[in-house]
Amino acid sequence: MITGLAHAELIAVLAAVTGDAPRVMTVQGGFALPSGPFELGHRSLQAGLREWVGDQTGHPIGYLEQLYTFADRDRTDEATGRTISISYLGLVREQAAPGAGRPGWHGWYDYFPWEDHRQGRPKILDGIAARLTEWAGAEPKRRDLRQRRVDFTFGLSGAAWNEDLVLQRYELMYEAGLVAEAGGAAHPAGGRPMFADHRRILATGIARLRAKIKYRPVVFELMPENFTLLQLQRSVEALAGLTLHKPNFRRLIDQQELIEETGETTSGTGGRPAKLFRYRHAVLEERAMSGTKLPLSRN
Amino acid sequence: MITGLAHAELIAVLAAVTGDAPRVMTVQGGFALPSGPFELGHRSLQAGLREWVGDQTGHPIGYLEQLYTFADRDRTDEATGRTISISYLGLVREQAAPGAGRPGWHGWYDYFPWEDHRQGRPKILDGIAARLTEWAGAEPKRRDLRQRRVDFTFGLSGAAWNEDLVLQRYELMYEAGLVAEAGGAAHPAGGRPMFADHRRILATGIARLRAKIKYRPVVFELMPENFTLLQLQRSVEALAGLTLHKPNFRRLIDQQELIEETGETTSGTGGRPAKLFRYRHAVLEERAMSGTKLPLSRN
DNA sequence: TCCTTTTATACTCGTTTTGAGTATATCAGG
DNA sequence: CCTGATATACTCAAAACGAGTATAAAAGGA
Repeated sequence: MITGLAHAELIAVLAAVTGDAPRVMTVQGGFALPSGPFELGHRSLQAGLREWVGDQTGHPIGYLEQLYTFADRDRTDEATGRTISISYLGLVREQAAPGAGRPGWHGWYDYFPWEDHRQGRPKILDGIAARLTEWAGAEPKRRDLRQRRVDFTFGLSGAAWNEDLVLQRYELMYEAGLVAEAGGAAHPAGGRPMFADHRRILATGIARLRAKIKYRPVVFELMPENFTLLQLQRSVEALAGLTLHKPNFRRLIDQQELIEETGETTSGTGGRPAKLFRYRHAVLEERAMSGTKLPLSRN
Repeated sequence: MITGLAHAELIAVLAAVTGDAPRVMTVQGGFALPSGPFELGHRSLQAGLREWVGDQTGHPIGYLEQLYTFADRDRTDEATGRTISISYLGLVREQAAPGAGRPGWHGWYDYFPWEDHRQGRPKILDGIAARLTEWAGAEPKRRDLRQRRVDFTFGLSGAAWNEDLVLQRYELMYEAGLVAEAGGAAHPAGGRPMFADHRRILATGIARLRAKIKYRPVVFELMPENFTLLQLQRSVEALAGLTLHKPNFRRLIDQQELIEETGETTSGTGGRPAKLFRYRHAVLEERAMSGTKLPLSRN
């Protein structure tokens, strides 16, 4: 008896930042994430993905990490059998875009307009909150539990907005029938839909990246070789969907000693010329920088 | 042409804590992690795993999270084709052990003796450090880079020991030929070996768990219903392989308001009776507790 | 030329959070 | 009624963090 036979498919969330717009690579005019079968010739999953993304888009991927593997029953196809989808998050420096395949880059926030809080709380959230509260109340028995979940996830009733909960928010909206992808969603509440569960995978990628920039120096994978501190801050803000306190951001950056001055300045942006910096790759290849959060005892 | 056809296999790292010993469930007398094919009948990967672990061991799994998916070429079998292995981390409350299948629980530190720093730095590390330095020097060109990596990963030359780098340490030892699983490892430096890459998967699980206990209340999945603060501390210490500062540990715990007194006390351990506590599940189902580490600006 | 706007960069200050240590309470058992 | 063992409660200084202010250096128009 042969059990466990299945098709393997790779799906990529490739992220980049242009100015202050975070972007994701798409195919089919923004309707799907790039994906393809896992070929037998590939050395490993990671290598397989690197290869075909390189071929298809001409973009070399700097950082690549596995996101999640799905094999839900609704991914089963009559003809080809069960499909296992392995998703990856890749970070790309955008300037390296050759004219070739002209992959379609789209702004994150086209798909998740409620996630961008840089201009303050998006108005779209009012409608969403109302619909979710309605949904919570629809089942009297679970009402309180649901409402607490809504409040926490969307930062309502005094709770603070938590930018990391991208996936939880999307899933909650899915459950409540507020996204077009959900079968019975009568009145989708906003955000451009995608093929199958691709928007869910994108949400997973964004959530992972938002969490990661806080304890790992991954932003630099998205920056050009030389950059100003403000550019760096704008990139982080773009990813997090939040505005940061400038003096404190700079203090944070230089106490980590991750960057160094190039010695040059740029007069590009109108005001006083800004110093250019570069990331100190070589020196701290491994450096986790994450400290412990446990109350250690010396010993 | 059919591409991407493969076998799917599930591998589980099931962790538990007995007193102050962290343990993992094994088969074949401690030589392998439990694993099995992903059957077509399963609703999803998660459900599939839950089902057969429940059947095979009688242990209900509290918390379950995906670890990593592998499909390296060396996992290919002539007869059955390529194998994709999807690994999971599961947390189990140990007391729920029925006599049935009698699964084999083994201490983590049998496999990774260098990871337990509760009694101070293990002596075995001296030998390992010497062998790694030797390995670093073996290639003059890359020597400095390698030595820096060794120092950082193992906390040498003034660097602090970082308990999260379990996987990095194992991989470094693998590269240097210090573990029995590596093909040409002439003189393994310690730690019980496992089948194929199972010890590597275990290292991945331990690393994930050590990182997670710092920002998510997962320890409670390993604790009995009622417990004392010292028991809780001992469990965290067992997982982290470190000793903690008692007063500060308690302060940390109660400022998070994750537990509440049961009202009872235990006089089990010889000294003054300790209050019993329980985890406040219901109340804070979702609560991420992770704050932001970005320097926000109010807005 | 000089004033305004814009951006860069440098400090200050009070609050909170950490790391580390000390003191007191309450039991079991000889 | 001591002694040993554990539980629990405070204290205190250093570091990190959130928020705000001040000064420097350019561009551009009145």
